[in-house]
Amino acid sequence: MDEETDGIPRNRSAARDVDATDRKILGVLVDDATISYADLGDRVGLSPPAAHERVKRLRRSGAIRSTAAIIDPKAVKKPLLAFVHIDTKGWGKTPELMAVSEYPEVEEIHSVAGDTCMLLKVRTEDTRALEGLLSRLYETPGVTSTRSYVVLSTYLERPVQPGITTEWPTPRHMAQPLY
Amino acid sequence: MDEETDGIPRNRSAARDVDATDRKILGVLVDDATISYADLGDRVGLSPPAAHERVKRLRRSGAIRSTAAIIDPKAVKKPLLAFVHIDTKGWGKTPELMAVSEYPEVEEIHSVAGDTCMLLKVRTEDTRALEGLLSRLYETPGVTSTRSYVVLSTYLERPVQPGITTEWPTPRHMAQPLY
DNA sequence: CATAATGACCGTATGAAATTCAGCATCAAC
DNA sequence: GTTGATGCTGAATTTCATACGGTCATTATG
Repeated sequence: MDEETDGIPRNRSAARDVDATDRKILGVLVDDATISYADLGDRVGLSPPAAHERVKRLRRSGAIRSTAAIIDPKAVKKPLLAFVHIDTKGWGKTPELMAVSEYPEVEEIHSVAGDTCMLLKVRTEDTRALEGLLSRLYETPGVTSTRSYVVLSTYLERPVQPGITTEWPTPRHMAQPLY
Repeated sequence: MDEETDGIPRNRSAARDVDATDRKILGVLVDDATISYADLGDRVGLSPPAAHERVKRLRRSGAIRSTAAIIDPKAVKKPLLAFVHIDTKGWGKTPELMAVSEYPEVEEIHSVAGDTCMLLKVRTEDTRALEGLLSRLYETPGVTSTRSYVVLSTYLERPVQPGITTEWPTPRHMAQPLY
């Protein structure tokens, strides 16, 4: 069925895996999603309706999560980028985590394997705003310490690329992939 | 003029700053850039051509960098996310940095203020591919050490939000913003 | 082997949306 | 008051998305 339980959208029904043409399409749309289906079809060797059909399927299957405008952080007065480690007492989707996700300055929240900490990516207007955010984070129940790494400059920032990952030999000390 | 020297696209001509209506538009387009100008106009209180004009301006000024399909990393076989610190001998856009940016697994490259290191965000298919990437990074000239933080799970991952950053009081020990 | 069913595609047609354009209101500078 | 710039509206036009019917290749089935 094409349903969802408990509010979490799951992998839709016939999520046939992404083939070479699909990857080409994704590659084009990651660069520019405003392209017409006619041009997209030209780029990947399909008629406009066929290209359209593919894209619809990629949307339905969830391979294309959304189509979004990519905003320049400077234009919206958030030029200061920092990564923040917050040490936490425990794991998981605790209430304090929800509080952290409420801050609009917080772009990403990851939990790190093998450590009781969360890694945040935050953007603020200036160091003062960052300082304020860090204070609030430090006062959050469950947060035992914070360390922040201010980014001096960013050399590369690109979306997930649909290209094929090259195969590389397994290091000798690893017999099996753990993941 | 609306020019660029030395290949770096600079802030275009009359990059008049983003007003409240523009921020509303950006907020809508970050969520869903497939919306029609008619609907967009409804949402922000403008006629379709006026909304269109605004969006064109935001594109020209660079506030909207691009419009992109957001891809599910799992769909393109890159479910493993990790942050990698590479310690480097020096700073800046050195040749080895260029080499690092060639790897398709590397999504972001940041230099960290106050440290001779780079912070990378990488996505791979599995731990084997990550291990291979780390080996290659370690063998890169200029890289003296690598530390990787594998992400166990991600709780939040959202684009730059055009909302207004709340003002917070300056901590008592800081008289002036440094940035 | 023959036949039916399925899936992916193409070409065409039509309705919807993007885009252009002329005209009007507002505001600042002179 | 006049002029020019800016940003909007509504109508007109053109482009594009999208639905539909038909074809072909592949695969399952009698």
